[in-house]
Amino acid sequence: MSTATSQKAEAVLEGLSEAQRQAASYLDGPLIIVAGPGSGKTRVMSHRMAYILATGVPPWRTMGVTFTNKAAAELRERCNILASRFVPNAAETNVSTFHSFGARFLRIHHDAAGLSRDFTIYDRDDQERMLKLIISDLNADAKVGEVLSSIEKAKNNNQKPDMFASIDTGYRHELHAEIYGLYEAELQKSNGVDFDDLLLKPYRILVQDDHIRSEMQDRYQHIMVDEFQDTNALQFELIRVLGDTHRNICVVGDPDQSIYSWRNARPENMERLAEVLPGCKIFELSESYRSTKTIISAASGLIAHNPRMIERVLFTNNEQGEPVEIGVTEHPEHEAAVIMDLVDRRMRSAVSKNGVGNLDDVAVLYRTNAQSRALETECSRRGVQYRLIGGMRFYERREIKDALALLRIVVNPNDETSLRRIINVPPRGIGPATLRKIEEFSLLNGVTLLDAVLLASDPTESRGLGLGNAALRKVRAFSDFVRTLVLNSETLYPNDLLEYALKGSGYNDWVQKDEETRAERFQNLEELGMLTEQYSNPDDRIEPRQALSDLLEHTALFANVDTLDDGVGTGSDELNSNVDAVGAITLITLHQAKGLEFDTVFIAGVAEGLLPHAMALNVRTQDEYEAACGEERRLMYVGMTRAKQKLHIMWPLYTSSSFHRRPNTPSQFLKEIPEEQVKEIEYARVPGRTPPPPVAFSSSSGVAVDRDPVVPSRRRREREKFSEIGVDDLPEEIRFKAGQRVRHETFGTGVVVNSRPVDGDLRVTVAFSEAGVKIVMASMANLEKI
DNA sequence: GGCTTAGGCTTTTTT
DNA sequence: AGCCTAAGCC
Repeated sequence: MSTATSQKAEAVLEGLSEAQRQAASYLDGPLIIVAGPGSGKTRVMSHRMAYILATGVPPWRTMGVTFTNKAAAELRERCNILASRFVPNAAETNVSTFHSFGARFLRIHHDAAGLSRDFTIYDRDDQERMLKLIISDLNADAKVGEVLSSIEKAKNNNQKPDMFASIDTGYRHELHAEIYGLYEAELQKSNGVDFDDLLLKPYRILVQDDHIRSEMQDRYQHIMVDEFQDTNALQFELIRVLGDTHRNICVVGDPDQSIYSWRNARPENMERLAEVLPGCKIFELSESYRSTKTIISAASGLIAHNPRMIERVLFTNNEQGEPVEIGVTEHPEHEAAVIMDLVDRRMRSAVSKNGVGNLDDVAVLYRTNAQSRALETECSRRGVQYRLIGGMRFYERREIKDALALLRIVVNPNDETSLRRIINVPPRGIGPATLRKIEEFSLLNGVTLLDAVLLASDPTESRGLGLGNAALRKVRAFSDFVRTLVLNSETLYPNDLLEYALKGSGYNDWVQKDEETRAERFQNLEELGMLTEQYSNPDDRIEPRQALSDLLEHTALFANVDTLDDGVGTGSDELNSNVDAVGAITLITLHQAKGLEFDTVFIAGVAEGLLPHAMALNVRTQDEYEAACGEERRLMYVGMTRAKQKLHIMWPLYTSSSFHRRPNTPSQFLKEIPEEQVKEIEYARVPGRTPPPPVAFSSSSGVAVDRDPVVPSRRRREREKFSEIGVDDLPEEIRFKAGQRVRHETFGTGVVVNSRPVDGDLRVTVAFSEAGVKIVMASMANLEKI
């Protein structure tokens, strides 16, 4: 490096801590950056990318990979801001998500993948539709979700159907393998790919095609990957291959924040990279610039219960801060009310201190999307602005998918899934029987389903379809519409084409029919219309058809977190809020909250069965149980470390307020948080605890005033839970000992092999004769003694 | 043959 | 709330 160059490079590193600077400026081979929560991960990545450019590496020879479009945009922009002083074309770095990288790769090398350029990207809903059809054609007894996860697993391990079939035997496995094969054939026929294909097909091409591989390997001098703990086997291999020439692979992540193993992520990938790439350097960023000492200690105490390959200690020089509050409430609705009261109080105190309270600084985190309902209702009731992340994602809404399906059949005439989706939506008299005849014709004559439909417009040829007069008339009307739609696509830009499609198909009129839903559906279609405007500027000198393809690619690859900053701001429109604040409170799942931070964080519903979630713990072996529980614990850890100033953890005594309610037990994770960092507050009377704490109520929901809780000491309660309560102390109906024969509704009969009391409940391990070994909670499982 | 309606069932997390 | 099925109606 020349002196001038090295001065530029040094300037780019300004403002980094010593540890950050070392990680950002190490360019001598592979490195792993283990970055704890709030340690400046994004900062280090963007500075490092800028540093690479400042040393003279051309932007097009760098590559940055993230999981979300939002993270990609942030990395690109921050790097550009830092480097543009020295490098004029700093914005030309290749920063993208795994999936958009794959899509771009396949658009270029579509021939090698056996696709045409206009292939369709199928999302989960499309996949499910295809599989449903295949399963019902086979008359097979298979669950769509289970087949899908088999297929995903196979693809993530680079197994084609025959390979997948050979790795295991058993009825179910063979059936899944067969369906997988048919599914692949269907994709091929449809000129379509699924999300996994966006990685798998490029990987296979790279492995097989020496020319393409060496071209790419030579090109990418530096590769950086974000959130590496969430990569799967395929993504690991893809990165390894791409970086094999220059070996400048830099991965950033935190094994403690790995929360996607259900999506086949391999948290051990971080450590494994060091084995695969000899001489790999490991940097640790252990100082948190985000949270208070209290929050860091609390979170560290929790995560210490997980077995870890490398011990890590997170620390901070921030202030001590307030204790973590564990709040006990009556039921989820009460929990929501208490949370809103606490938010209200915090906003008011912010107003008195700095003159303004900002709801943007507050988030409520929860395990399942369904939990947002109680919170939404409470926000609406009080007129508090909120921002709901996730739930039903925009591009997954029915009317949006229908509208896009109309456009998709124009771009890709082989896209049967989209054609089936809208051939009789709105109802136009083309029912199952008519559709079957069209299908038969298409199979018999080797033409696409769409071509068979379009035949109906031809007076003579249409007889071949074998339809009655009435049915033919209806298909012909649809066919005529599709023909004009396709013709119009040559000249109309996406905005006008969409409008034509919605009008001409009768979709607009149909949407108006349902009084309940029309306002929302219409609004969503309007929003889609706005998006199409961005792809409809003739000045961009992009042909209408190309613009349409670009639009569809965008809708396929854009996820929901990406729109986080767009202020979805639902809630009531009037600002009659009794909260003195601006902005909007964020409601978000723990998974989606990763990477975000807020001054004040509430984690709601921290009860056994919800966090850890019962479904996650429904596994066969003890080892699997430990692994699943570990992942749920990491989820809790991610949630806790989102908080900068104040963390509230809430759990409701009952599962709901209705008469179906069942008692909850607090999450096992609560007692793993060191008690020095915790203050417990009872907003509801806890049965069995005496005396009931005197509670002072605020106006709306009964929030207790701040005071130290009058409850038995934590140590005493733990002693009660663990040493003094044995199986024999439990109520008869949930008392199961080893050897007891039981019957379960779905698992059938089995024998108890082990049982352990957990918080007034019993964790029972049962070996079922049909279903294998299951671990269940006695109060939930409804086991019958036999 | 196709459409509408009612009732039962289920809902972990998502690039 | 949305999907599926069954039943009754046009």
